[in-house]
Amino acid sequence: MATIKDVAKMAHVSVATVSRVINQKGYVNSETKQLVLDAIKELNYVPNELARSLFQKKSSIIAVIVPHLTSYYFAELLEYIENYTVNLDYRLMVCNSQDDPDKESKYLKIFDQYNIDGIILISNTHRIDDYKKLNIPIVEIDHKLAEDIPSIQSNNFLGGKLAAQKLVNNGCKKIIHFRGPSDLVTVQERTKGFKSVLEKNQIFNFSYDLDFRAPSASDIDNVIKSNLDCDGVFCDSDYIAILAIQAIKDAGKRIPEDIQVIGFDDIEIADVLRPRLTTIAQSRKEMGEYAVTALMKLIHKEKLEPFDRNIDVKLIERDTTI
Amino acid sequence: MATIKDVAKMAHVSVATVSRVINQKGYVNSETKQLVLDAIKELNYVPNELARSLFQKKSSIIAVIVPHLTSYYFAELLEYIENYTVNLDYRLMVCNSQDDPDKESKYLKIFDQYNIDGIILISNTHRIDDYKKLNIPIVEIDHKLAEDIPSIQSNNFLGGKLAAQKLVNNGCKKIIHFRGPSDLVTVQERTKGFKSVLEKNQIFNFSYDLDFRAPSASDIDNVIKSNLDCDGVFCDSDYIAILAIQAIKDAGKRIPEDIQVIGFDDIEIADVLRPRLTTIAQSRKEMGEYAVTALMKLIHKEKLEPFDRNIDVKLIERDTTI
DNA sequence: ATATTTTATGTAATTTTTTACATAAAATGC
DNA sequence: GCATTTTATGTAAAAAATTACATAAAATAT
Repeated sequence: MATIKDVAKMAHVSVATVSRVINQKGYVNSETKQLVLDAIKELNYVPNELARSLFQKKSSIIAVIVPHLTSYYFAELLEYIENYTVNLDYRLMVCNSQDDPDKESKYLKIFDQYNIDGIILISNTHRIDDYKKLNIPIVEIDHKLAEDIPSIQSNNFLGGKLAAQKLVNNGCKKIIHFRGPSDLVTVQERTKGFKSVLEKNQIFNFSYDLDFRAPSASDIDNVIKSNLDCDGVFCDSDYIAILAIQAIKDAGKRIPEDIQVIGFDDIEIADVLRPRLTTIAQSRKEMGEYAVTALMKLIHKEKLEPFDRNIDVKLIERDTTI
Repeated sequence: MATIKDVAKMAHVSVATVSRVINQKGYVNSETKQLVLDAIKELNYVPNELARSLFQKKSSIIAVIVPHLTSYYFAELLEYIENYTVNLDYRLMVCNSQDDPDKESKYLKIFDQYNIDGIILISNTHRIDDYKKLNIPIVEIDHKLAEDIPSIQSNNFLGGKLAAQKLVNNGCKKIIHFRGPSDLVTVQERTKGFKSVLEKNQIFNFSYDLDFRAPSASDIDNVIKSNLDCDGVFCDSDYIAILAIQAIKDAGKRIPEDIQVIGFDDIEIADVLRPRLTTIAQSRKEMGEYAVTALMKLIHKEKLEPFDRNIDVKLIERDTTI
């Protein structure tokens, strides 16, 4: 591995001159510059990022904390975040908290040690004080843990409204809402939007709470079986919707003729399985890109406008609604 | 951020003594040690990993190169790799190549710059010479690019055999193999195992090649429709199997009575969708853990036995076979 | 009682890069 | 023609840690 000293020696200049060439800073004669460039090429030199990071107290690494990697929603979010991050010449440290506060703490310690430049938080483990102590720029996705931390999330309120409106327009009279954990703001917002429409139209509805990570298929089955007179189902994730569809089929009801189903997320398989799932699409692309953009603004101490961002959702009509 | 100097000052000792305490190396009086420990606690000191890495020419970071993040197989593999890596007090840099050689090259450059300690390669972009130039320990999953790079993969030959054996035992006479890209060793091995059994039993069969990332649903549809007399289908991924099942249903055939289907991978949803999918399970846990174990042995220059590792697969019988 | 080993701690070099400061030649201004 | 500015380059300190080497007191051996 060649160092800046090797380059300097080969080009018969000082390390400062080499550094000036690399960083395009300060005065350097064009002939000298060429000599340096030649030496760099000859030696296949790349500056050591650790030394650079050490000196500048930054690392060009940003960390993302996710609860897990295997659900499509997070995976795709991560895919966009990674891609956008690398485009901006930063690298990504993926931190899988597994919803385990201890594992998350372990990572928190690491951030300081590596001069991590910024954090994208998609975690459920609420250790906001620990994060603030770090003094590293943070943005959040799908959560809002503190007033002074910018957050990005879908317009969940609108999502709930769109789903309700569709079911109401299609004549549903008894609607089940298979909901995610009610302590999540995203879920609360969806519920608010959903209920607002149903209440205005005085449509009977109730909600049943499920875990996003491992929704209980048998619970869903039981709820469907004991409410065979329902005609609309709104699910807080496509995965839950897939389970609901199966429960409905098992109960001998037709989709969408007897019962209509709307999911949330628009994961890849929603368009593949039959019946193709009507759902509220969240744009992971926009969420991921805006999260990175916002974080970069914080890192460079630029003004962030708007501070919190709501990403538009869309109703994608497919085969599970009429 | 406190540094080792701050700790030294507070404990009234030299930085060398603090370093000895931290690294538990050399002599240090127990009372002095306690003073240092107290100062560390008081100042909330954590050693800067960048300075450490710079001096020791290692980083405690390992890189994983994956073609993408959104397929369940890779996501779960990554989940286990991340978990095991962090357990061993290393961090993970996730490099998403997106099957793009340029993006992969960009990452290759980074590895040297950060003194990356090791690489786990799950990429399809074959730039083996570029990797070797790096002089960083490498292990591969699902590929075998060079004799001197250890590789981990499922026993794909056995997987193919198990699937074929099952279909033959169940009386299938005409079998379609929906295959992955035939340039992958994994696919080649599966095919070999599969064919070996069918040829011995003189069962008619043919294969149709598909892309793993985006298998064409219409192609699958066409193949099924023009071979309605087939009675067994073996798919090189569960995702392909899901598409095949739909094509079969659309064609008005029953599963498993008319046509039996076996997938490969055992992804989460295979056990959720109806009919529940019979499949060859690959243990991502074992693959991931062994990959990390093997890489650690390379890093610490310990002997690796066996050099290449085949992970056992299992036939999981569910509803798509009789 | 002296020599040797063990324990204990400190000083300074080292890792690679950036940059403040120093120095001096060349170019420009009046 | 001399003062000032611009261009060009080098020296050395700094970032935060580890460690070889030096030094000396305490413990043990003979």
